[in-house]
Amino acid sequence: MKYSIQTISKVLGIPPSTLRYYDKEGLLPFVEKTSAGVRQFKDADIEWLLTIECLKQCGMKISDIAKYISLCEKGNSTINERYLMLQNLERNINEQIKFLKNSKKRIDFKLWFYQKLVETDGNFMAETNESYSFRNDAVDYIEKLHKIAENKNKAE
Amino acid sequence: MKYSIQTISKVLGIPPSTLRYYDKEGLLPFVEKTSAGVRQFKDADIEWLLTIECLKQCGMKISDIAKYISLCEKGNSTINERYLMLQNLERNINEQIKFLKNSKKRIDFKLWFYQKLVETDGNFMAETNESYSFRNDAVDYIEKLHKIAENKNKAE
DNA sequence: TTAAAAGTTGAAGTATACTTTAAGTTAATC
DNA sequence: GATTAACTTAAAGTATACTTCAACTTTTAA
Repeated sequence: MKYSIQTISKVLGIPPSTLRYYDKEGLLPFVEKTSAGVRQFKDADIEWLLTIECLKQCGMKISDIAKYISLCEKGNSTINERYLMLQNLERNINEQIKFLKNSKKRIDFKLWFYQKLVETDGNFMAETNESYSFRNDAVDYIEKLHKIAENKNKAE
Repeated sequence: MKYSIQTISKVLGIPPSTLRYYDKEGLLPFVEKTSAGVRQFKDADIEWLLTIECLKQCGMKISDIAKYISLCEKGNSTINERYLMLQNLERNINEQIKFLKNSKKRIDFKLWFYQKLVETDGNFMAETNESYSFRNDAVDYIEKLHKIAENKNKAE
């Protein structure tokens, strides 16, 4: 089964221009072309395209995806290098998840605070030691700033 | 306590050029300036900067952060609009977390597969119905593609 | 077989988020 | 008081990931 760039575009929801761009950047070395230069996608290419979309959405740069794909093309001798790349990506994913979960709590705090403000007609004050407000984190930085200011005074 | 752009930059790890860029884009309307035009950061600004960094890292665009900050500046009458913005951001965060968690399992599958390949000296074949491999997802798309191909044949 | 539809490349254009540079002003230090 | 360090703005430049355009070729279909 062979598919045109249009068909692949519609089914996977990736614009033809993007597929051509990917090809130009070396992300699609597996896609075959007719002697006239027309791309002919095949069933097996779908798995590659899904992998590319996953890696991209996880934050991998196009140039790094190109590198990963080229390693795949080189065969089993590159498994170790590919393993390290994916391991590194996974660490990034873990960090992203951790950060997002924490941020979610902060946003939740703000949402809760806004709701309280509405309920009390603007007369609500959150406890300063409320976890996940930004104020507590700010305090740490402000301390650092005060120390810097102190040192400047000493120097004079 | 007043701090220079340098000091703030060092303590928060944001380059002065970025802080100036933020200011230009309307993210720092709260930062005061001397009559000569020199920015004078104060303790209270830290909380704002932390909020900005959080929103940015959660995927909010600079222009949207500017809009949010400007709503904050307008006072309590804009709480509803701010609430909706943060609620929307939270939905995005939830989607991101969901996607990343799923992707993590896929990457894990690939890592496991690479390990098996190394252990078996390249003679390992994963079960096709292994969850979180990309092959299973690909099958769904390939089915769609086959249906499209069928319809084309019918039309001839 | 011929016109329209779809494909191709290469180059330029767009969006986003900065960074760098240039030219000048202000603040701090000797 | 002068030199230097730090600050300012405006504009141009960079990186990334595409999209759009122009000019042309190939395929498809009447």
